Amino acid sequence: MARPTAPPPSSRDRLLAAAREEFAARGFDGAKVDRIAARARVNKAMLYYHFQNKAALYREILRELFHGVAQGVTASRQQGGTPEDQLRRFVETIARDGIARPHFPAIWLREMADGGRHLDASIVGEIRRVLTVLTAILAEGERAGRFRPSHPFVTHMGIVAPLLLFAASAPLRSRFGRIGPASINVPPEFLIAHVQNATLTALASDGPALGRQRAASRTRR
Amino acid sequence: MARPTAPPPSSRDRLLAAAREEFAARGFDGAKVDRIAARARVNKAMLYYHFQNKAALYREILRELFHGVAQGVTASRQQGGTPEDQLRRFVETIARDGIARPHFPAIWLREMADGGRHLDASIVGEIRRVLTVLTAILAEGERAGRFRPSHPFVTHMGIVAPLLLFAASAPLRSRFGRIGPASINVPPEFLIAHVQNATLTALASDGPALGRQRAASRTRR
DNA sequence: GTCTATATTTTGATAGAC
DNA sequence: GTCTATCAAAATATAGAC
Repeated sequence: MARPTAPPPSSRDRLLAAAREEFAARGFDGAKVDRIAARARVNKAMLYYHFQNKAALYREILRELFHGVAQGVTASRQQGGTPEDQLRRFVETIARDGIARPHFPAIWLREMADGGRHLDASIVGEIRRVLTVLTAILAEGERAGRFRPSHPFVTHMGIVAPLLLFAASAPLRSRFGRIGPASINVPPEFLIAHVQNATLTALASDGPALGRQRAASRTRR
Repeated sequence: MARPTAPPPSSRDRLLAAAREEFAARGFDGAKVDRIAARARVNKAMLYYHFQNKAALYREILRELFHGVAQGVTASRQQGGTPEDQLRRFVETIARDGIARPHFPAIWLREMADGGRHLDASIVGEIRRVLTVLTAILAEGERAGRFRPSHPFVTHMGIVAPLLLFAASAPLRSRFGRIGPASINVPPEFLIAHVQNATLTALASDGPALGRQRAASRTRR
């Protein structure tokens, strides 16, 4: 299938891989160029030969990650199907092209916490593409009378946030021990199915009206 | 109501407030003790007089934040009511005692991305308390036949993650511009109500069975 | 409790030979 | 493309006077 002999990864590729790990584990400020070079088994000066500086290397990684997700959801929508099908595939694609890449969740969360400090216009554009695809799916569902009117960004949060935080919380979960009778272990497919179902249920045209219910009691402890 | 003359904030309190801002905005490694001291209008040496070091100061802030949330949800449950009421209040309390504190979302997200590197046993205990309360609410609802069986941690993610990420994404949202016909502006109460309704709908005993539906197509672009 | 001055280490980045 | 040696700035932390 693939070429008989895969070329050994170039020093540039090794640097990118090492940088992904380091930035995901420690964040931009916590990541050290010395450690990245060491992980990549590459001389530090090589890092500055291939990339302008630490920030440029980081942006390169961000671009690559978000571009992958944007490509994925765009391609996924082109497969067509009912709005429900499209939405299920949207969730699955986010999970597979985003969450499943081992370093994506941590990096994404850090960027959100940073207010997108390192996201240049081209990267913001990739994120926008993802939102645009979801908006189109929701609009199609509404036109067909199968989805109730919804706010795309709120729906987007309902999908992406649990997937993201769940993936990132893995190391922490192991420190909780057993809470109730339930095991703390959840297979990823279970979570994906849950997000798919919860999203579609909330979008279903029947059910309790959104915003009908007050945002709970105002009484305070 | 309160004391006639509020005592001026001590240098220790000013340091804590400044540290909250700095750690939220830049993360542990990005935060600089010089900047914290400057923001607090306190000499840097004072920081080391009040706190053992940078890490200890950070843990102090984490403890305070998570303790507030744990206290809040515990008190909220003691108000009783139907399982549905309790769950709505749980969501509202997370939003008010966690998300609404201006620096909490960023700090929480960063800790998740860090794998909880800075969370000591006492802080993990506070987070556990929150999970335990939710688990109890869900169990009570199940016993009463009003909630379907669910996984507490998955439900927890469905509640906390959207609130958290939505709050943290505010600076980024403003860079998206208009996506579809919908405005990107969402009042917080709307999001809270959405999370309450989505959670309860997913827990309702009827509706599409959880896990029944396959995790979508395996076909790939 | 508060401040000045300073020690010590770490870190991002480059010059220049091969 | 690769490596050695090194600089300059930044950053954590402390000593010690008041």
